[in-house]
Amino acid sequence: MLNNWLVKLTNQLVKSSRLKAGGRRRRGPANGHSRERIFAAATAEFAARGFAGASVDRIAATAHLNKAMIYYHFRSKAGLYREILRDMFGAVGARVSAIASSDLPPTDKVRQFVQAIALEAEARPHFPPIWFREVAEGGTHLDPATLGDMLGILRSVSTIVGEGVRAGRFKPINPLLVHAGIVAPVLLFFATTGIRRRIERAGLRGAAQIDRDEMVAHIQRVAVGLLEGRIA
Amino acid sequence: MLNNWLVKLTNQLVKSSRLKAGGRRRRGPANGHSRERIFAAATAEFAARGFAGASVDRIAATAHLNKAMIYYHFRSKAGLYREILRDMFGAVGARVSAIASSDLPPTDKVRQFVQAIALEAEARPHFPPIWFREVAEGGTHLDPATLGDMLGILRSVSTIVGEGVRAGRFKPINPLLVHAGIVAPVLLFFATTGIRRRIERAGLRGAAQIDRDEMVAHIQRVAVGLLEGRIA
DNA sequence: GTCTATAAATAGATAGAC
DNA sequence: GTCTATCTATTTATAGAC
Repeated sequence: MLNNWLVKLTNQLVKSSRLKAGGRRRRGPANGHSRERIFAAATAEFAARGFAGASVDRIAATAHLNKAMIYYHFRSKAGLYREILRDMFGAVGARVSAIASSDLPPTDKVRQFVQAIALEAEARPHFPPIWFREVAEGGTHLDPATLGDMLGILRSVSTIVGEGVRAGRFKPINPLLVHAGIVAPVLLFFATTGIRRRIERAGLRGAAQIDRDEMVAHIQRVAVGLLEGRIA
Repeated sequence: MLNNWLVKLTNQLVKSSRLKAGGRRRRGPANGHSRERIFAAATAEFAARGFAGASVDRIAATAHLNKAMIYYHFRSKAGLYREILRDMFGAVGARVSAIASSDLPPTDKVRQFVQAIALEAEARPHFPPIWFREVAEGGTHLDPATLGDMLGILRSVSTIVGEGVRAGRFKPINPLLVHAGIVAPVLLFFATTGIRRRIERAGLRGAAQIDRDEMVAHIQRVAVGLLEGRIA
């Protein structure tokens, strides 16, 4: 199967706080990990194939149980996906919010924000693909709660920028432009790791060898330079 | 139906050169526009729902003919999608290549490149969503030919940057970072027009009111500033 | 070139036993 | 909590008449 690496990677992480709090409380004994196994398998499946392309049968097979269990734990395919989205945006939002409300100087907050997006993308390999798919979808699947989480991220950027402006260190730039200039390229970097190797082999030297830290430093430099007005 | 605007918009454009040259030559008379109608309908459908989510039945209905015609003109759903991809990346690649091989100074070429991506996104509303979906997919659908078209775009950026460096006007920055810093935010802008309105209503002022030209000017400034080394 | 009819596989979802 | 079996709708794709 294609994208099998995603399955493996995802299976050994994602223990977000919301995982257990999200659904109904577990009562019985049994193995007890079935919900988590479904969640992990579904995350990989949705990332690799998208909501429409994902198959409940395949998720069940990957999770090593039957699909009736999926409908038992989550109410529908859409419900399952919704929980994954919330978990994802919730985690990113929390991390970013912590940075915004810290007492670092604005410039450091910007650098930390860039780093946070990169860290989150590495910790959750499904984050970049799912993010790109949701953008393409135009927010179709986004229930109000998830939209709220997304909004939180934007609000954090807005807070950081506003703070820098009031402190006289930043130029007043629309936070959405700042956000776009950071998040889109960073996630693109992680989402294209695979293709970049093909591109490299196809003849464009230097495509595959971009270093992760180099890339983060680059975006940090651009974002800070932009906000501090060192760009005409 | 959701995303109906896409159908309408797409129906009245896309007369790319490759449209007729791509498949077998038309022989018979008849209405004769069936192939184009399928192409337009499919483009909108794939943009709105992705490859897996797209339905051949729906494409046929939108194109006002039966689905046997789709298999007659294109050999399969995948074949149809492949042609759309080639048409899209081919058009963007051509426009960008023309800029790279013009005799403008490097700085102007960069500005023109940014403008070109924006123009292409406006002329083809399906370009941003499909681009985002392909990124998420990790290039799964990309046959060698289409990959070649994509590579052409990167090569153009590489050419422009290299030229500027040799002329002593640009700092040597990895072309992929330049490409990512331009294409990703610009396409994000166009892909999120709808959500931005929701975000605005949800309380983040200034989200929906970003002007198109303002945004292009912003990205141009950042890209040029970066390449000319006016960022520490 | 265009159609109808249909094959054949797979989809999401549920019933009901244990 | 976990399973098997199954219902129903929808999917891509083809056969064959005109």
